Amino acid sequence: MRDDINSTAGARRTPGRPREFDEVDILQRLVNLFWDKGYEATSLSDIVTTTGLKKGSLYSLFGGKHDMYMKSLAYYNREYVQAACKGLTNTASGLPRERLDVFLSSPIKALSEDNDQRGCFLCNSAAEMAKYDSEVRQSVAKAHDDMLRALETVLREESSLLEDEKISKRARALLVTYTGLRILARTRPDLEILRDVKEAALEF
Amino acid sequence: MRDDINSTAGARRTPGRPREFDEVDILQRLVNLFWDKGYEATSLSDIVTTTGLKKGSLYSLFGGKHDMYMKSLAYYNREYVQAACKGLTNTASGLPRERLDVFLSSPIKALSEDNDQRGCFLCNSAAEMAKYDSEVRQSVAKAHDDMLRALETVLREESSLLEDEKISKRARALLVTYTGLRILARTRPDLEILRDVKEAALEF
DNA sequence: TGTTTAATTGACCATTCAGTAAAGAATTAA
DNA sequence: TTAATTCTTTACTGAATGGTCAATTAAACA
Repeated sequence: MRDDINSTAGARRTPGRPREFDEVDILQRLVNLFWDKGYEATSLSDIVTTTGLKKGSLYSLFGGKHDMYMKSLAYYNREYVQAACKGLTNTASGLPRERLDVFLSSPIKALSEDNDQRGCFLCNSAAEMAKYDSEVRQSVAKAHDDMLRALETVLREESSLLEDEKISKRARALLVTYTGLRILARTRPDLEILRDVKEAALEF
Repeated sequence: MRDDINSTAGARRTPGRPREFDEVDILQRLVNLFWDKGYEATSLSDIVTTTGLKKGSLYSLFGGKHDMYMKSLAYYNREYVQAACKGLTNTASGLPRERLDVFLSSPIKALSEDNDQRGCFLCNSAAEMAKYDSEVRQSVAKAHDDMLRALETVLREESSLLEDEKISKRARALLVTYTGLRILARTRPDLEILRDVKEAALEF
């Protein structure tokens, strides 16, 4: 298992046969697979097919199926979840209320614009894996905390007089609503329902 | 030890060797298994172990693993979901607001009183199976519709002047919140968070 | 009694599962 | 050229998977 990518620009390459693939590209394919089908329903041969790598390469790269999953989840949290948090807290991208709207609209947007019915990898992982997999549970908890902090930041910005307790309560309600929306999007891609819920949630 | 359902005195028995188990009991064990671990993570040998039946009996009773799952889900919807709907619409069991409170408290109650971290079988099934299993999708949709109708009934009772559109919107928001609560209970059994969300949702 | 119907059982099946080991190929460095 | 390094490929493993089947057992019925 190598922990290094053929490193920083310009410098000499590592000895040995060079990789014929891009590690990040492989990781993205892995994310998309697990995101779509979950852990148990994804087989090694699915992985071999969609990555184009053979088992040997995969195992030397990642370790095992569970490691592949954990690294996919970490990638998702690093890229997607952090982007959502940035979108919430970035004061340059609109009024607080508008940013909350964008956040809660992302499940709807994914469905309507990208025809993406996978929901949220984090939410799916929470539902499928967290109960019996402490590594997953930890990863999910960390992402949830990041999201809660981002939500609290916007909410405090929106109504600066509100007590911390109220802020925290509303943030938690929004996180749960978001999760519910994502699960429902995966189950029943009914835009009307999702829009109704989003609007109701913004009234909190 | 063995409770033969055909053994009531005077009643006609079917010919052939009598069953040594109670079919409902087996179904309940199946529900509990799938509820806890989901479809993919539950193996036939898990099922053999927790039901006490051998494969042959199981297959002649249910058909196959997928049939076992579908019948478990149907049982859950018939028993648990309908009970929740009844609890919502039964005017004898409290004020509308109180009944909504009971409904949204059920995820919290399961966790705090029964130490039950399985969430909701319906929600778990929605998350794991609905996307690629049309039978499951249909079953989940039917249960969701029942729940929405029950929620609309209470909400209309609570505020009889409200337009239908608002009622429907609030019902949908409550269903999504309920789903989110159940997923979170499975992921992160934090009573404080769940209580916050419940209270926020009742303010809708 | 024997026949019929049905439940139980255990042996068996092919397939798939995640994972491994080793040979072969491609590159760098000496 | 040679050695060292590392990626790729193939063949393989043992275990577990979901599923089948026929023999056996136990009751009802005539």
